[in-house]
Amino acid sequence: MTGKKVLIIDDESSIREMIAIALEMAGYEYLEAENIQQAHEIIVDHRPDLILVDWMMPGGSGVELTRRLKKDTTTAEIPVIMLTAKSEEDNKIQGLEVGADDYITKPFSPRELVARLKAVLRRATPQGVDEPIEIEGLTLDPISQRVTIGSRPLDMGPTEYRLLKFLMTHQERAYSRAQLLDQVWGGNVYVEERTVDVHIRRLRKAIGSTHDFLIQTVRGTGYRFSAKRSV
Amino acid sequence: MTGKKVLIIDDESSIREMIAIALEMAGYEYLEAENIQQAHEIIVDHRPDLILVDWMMPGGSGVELTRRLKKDTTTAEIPVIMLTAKSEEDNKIQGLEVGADDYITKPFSPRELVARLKAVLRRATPQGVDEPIEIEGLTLDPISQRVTIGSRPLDMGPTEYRLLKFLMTHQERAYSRAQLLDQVWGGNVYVEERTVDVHIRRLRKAIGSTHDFLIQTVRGTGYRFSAKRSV
DNA sequence: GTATAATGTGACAATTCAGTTACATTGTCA
DNA sequence: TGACAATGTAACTGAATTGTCACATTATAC
Repeated sequence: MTGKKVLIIDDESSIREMIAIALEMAGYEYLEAENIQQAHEIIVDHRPDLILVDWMMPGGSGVELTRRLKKDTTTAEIPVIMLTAKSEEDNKIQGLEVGADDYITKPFSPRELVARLKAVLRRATPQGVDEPIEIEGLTLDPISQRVTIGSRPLDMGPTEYRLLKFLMTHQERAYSRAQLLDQVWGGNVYVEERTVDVHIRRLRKAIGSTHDFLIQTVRGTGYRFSAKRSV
Repeated sequence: MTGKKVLIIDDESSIREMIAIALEMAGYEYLEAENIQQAHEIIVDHRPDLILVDWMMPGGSGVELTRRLKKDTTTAEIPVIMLTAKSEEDNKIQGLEVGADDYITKPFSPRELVARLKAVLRRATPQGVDEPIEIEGLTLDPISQRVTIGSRPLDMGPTEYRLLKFLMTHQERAYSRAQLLDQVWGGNVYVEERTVDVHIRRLRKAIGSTHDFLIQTVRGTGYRFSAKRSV
């Protein structure tokens, strides 16, 4: 699951259907609109992460919609992919001119659709350029996605990395297991609270005895990252 | 026929026409774009060997275009010549600062154009002016487009070369498969993410077991080039 | 000190992810 | 045109990761 919501705007339900299936298989959520009015409502209500809109639509063309979206600062950032039955260059250019981010000519394969969609989303969300965090010689570098002590890289799994990153960016603060599950595992996963303990254990192991004092148990509550040694 | 493709970017069709004739007589192929959007498309689709771009363009200046091209490793090597109506020194400097390879002031003779163009292509053909990159005995030389360990040249395909070049110029940085596709394959291609894995594999094979530790897997994310061995 | 609750720890099975190979397709060069 | 290299993809294999449990250990209240 990517958690990305895609709005499909097309008056032909068969096409929406086809696209919906492709999206579902690729792990995207989707919303459907069969006309421009409906589309506007959905955009306001659900704020999709990407919009697929047909070139030809009753009650206003996809071009018009795109133009309006791109003018409005609250929606300008939502990437738009245009669909068209014709492969006319003119349309393409016009579409791109009003700010569409990509353009697909029908007929297209589900695969192509998903690929383009991925490419557009990729471009749309440039990931932040975080600074490394260094505490007591323990360095976590989000750029290289690596944790080092001195120059020695530590070996740990992705979950331990995320857990450590969260704790280090919120040091001197105690978190319950539930909070950690929320923040590190993500909202709606069902995982036992004790699982956190196990990952804390793995994390401490990965960090080693010289620095594992940084990850402290807060009895009755959860855990805390702190540079202050307990007495 | 030189087989070189030149992209002309100008909003005035009369100027494009004039340049096109000059290029044709000199035995170059040419492509035309009348705005920035179109230019981007063509660059991605056709990968011209040289770009002629007008300083003043509707929908984004030629400077912006150049800056963007030069930032992107997949297009950075394409030489750019700027055209301008004015002979202001300021423009020239700004143009060259963002990475333009040459600069022609209008009005210019077809002959002058072709002469400059030849000069730039001559300089540029041994791709870019980059310095060789050497890490842990592994050397990538952009001039000869060759990778060596010590004095032994390694055998690898173009994609592996580009991949390695990208990773080496951005060492100590983890990239997702999606990002690598973007950077190495170029934005609009639609290719499976797992394809990256296969090319990584070919790259590691080409590099050999003595140095393949440099190309590291970042589980759950992608890959990283790093001189730091993980324990 | 003892009972009890909370946390630490190692082992496991399932699952996910990356490595690897084989193959089909495309592009290139002679 | 035919040979060959390069590329992308699917399928299989193997390894790392993950969540959970059972049991050990530690802390706390009385």
